[in-house]
Amino acid sequence: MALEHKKAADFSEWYLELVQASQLMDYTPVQGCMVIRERGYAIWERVQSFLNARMQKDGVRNAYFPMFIPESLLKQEAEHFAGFVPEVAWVTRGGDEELGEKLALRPTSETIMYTMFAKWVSSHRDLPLKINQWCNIIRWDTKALKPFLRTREFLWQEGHTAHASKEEAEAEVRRALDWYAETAEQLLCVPVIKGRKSDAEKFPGADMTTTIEAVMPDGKALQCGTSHLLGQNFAKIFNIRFKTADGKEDLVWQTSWGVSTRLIGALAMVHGDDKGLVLPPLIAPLQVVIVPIFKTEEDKKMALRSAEKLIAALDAKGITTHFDERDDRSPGWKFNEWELKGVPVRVEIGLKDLAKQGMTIVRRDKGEKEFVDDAKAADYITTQLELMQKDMLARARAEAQSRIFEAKDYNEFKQLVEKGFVKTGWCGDARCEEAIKEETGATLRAMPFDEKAKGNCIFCGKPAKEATYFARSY
RNA sequence: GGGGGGAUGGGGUAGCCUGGCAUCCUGCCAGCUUUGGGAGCUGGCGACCUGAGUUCGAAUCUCAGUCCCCCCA
Repeated sequence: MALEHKKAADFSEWYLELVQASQLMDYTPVQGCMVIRERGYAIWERVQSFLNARMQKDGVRNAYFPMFIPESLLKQEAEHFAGFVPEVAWVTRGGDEELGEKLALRPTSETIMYTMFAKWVSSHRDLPLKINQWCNIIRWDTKALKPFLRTREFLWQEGHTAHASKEEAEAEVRRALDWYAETAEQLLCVPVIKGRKSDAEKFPGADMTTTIEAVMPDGKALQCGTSHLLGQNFAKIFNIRFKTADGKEDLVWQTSWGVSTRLIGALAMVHGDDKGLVLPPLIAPLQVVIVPIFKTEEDKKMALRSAEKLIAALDAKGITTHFDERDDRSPGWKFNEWELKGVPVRVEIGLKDLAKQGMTIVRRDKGEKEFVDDAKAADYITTQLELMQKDMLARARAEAQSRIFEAKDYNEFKQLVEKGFVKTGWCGDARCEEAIKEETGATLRAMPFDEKAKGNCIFCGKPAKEATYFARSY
């Protein structure tokens, strides 16, 4: 059975119903905060393993810093502070006592971490220093709250590195962004555009911000991860110095980068359909569900015997399975439930299948039933899981591409940007960018790497200096 | 930042204008029965967002608050 709301007709309502009905999240009595339920959290844990593996290989180590940041620390970098202060939540009391100094609930951890970096770095031998933390973040947004996409508290990882040279730091920025693009595309099957942010959109306190941006089904942009070159801005203020090999003193070059539980929202939006979630096999906490169809206990036992061989074979390949033997639910009920939850492959084993020494196998993304012999089932499923992962990315890529437009002139731009991304030239003047935002609500999402500017600025008509994507965003 | 809509058992709803036993669907529990696309019968459980006010009496009217959703900037 389908969800009440249709994806094509009522996207926003559909999304809200989807994430609740599929049990990714639930609301709480706390404004702007939600529960990430077991099904949603398991997805987050898969993201964590995927990224941890890549970070560890690069020498990044996990640590944990306090969530309270004294006001004086947060204030040290003026641009950074100004950028975050409108959405900082403060602790002003402890028990009965007013605090002498307010404590921010971390909106990001640069200042607290770099205070410590200054203490830990003194020689070129201490570099590079690469630390990551998985934690919660508080940003007191008042509008446009939406599960996973924007909540006052969310989970993320923030990587922070310090290097001896600018080149090294730049390489780290790009490396982290590549991990994020891999996470989005290879793990979640969500295609992204990689590029730089404009000065207006960059991280407060950074020299440069890089981003991955995804096209949502309603044409809006979703920023799925960012990686910043901080230059020596924070090093100057927090006094992070080191002795070089030839005895001189220098400031470190820094980077910071993060992805959040927002990725789960992107996943749900991009792949969900009118029946519920569709999870790519690599991210699905449960990959194969087996539904026995039985009239008697004997039938069920026979189905189970047939399933056991399959389960063992899939288990050996690291594929997760569940045998749904509940007898208070009809098969049809179970089909609907597992479809809602997005399990990639469903196997049906009933008397008809047993009679033919086989089973019926259905991919969640296709919905077509295939009869497969017992002997071939495990291999068939393994192959289909791999195919499904590829198909889902390809399909999502084609769909995203269909929402990326090019505009001949500003009039056309204004119309197209209602429907999706618009790829266009920009003169580089912040005033044009600001005017476009004022008039259309669209922001400069990214200046893609490896693409040369061509033509003229869509707004002022002067020669374009940058190739850009504009879009309305979440 | 501005505008609009809403909150009634676990979920979805009717009732509100015109104050008087809270409706229906679903769910949950027990039993029987049933299982190839959300099965049936019987019995049971379970709710008016919070606080103040008006009133003999408030889900309904008034005020304040909390939370949710949508649209515009």
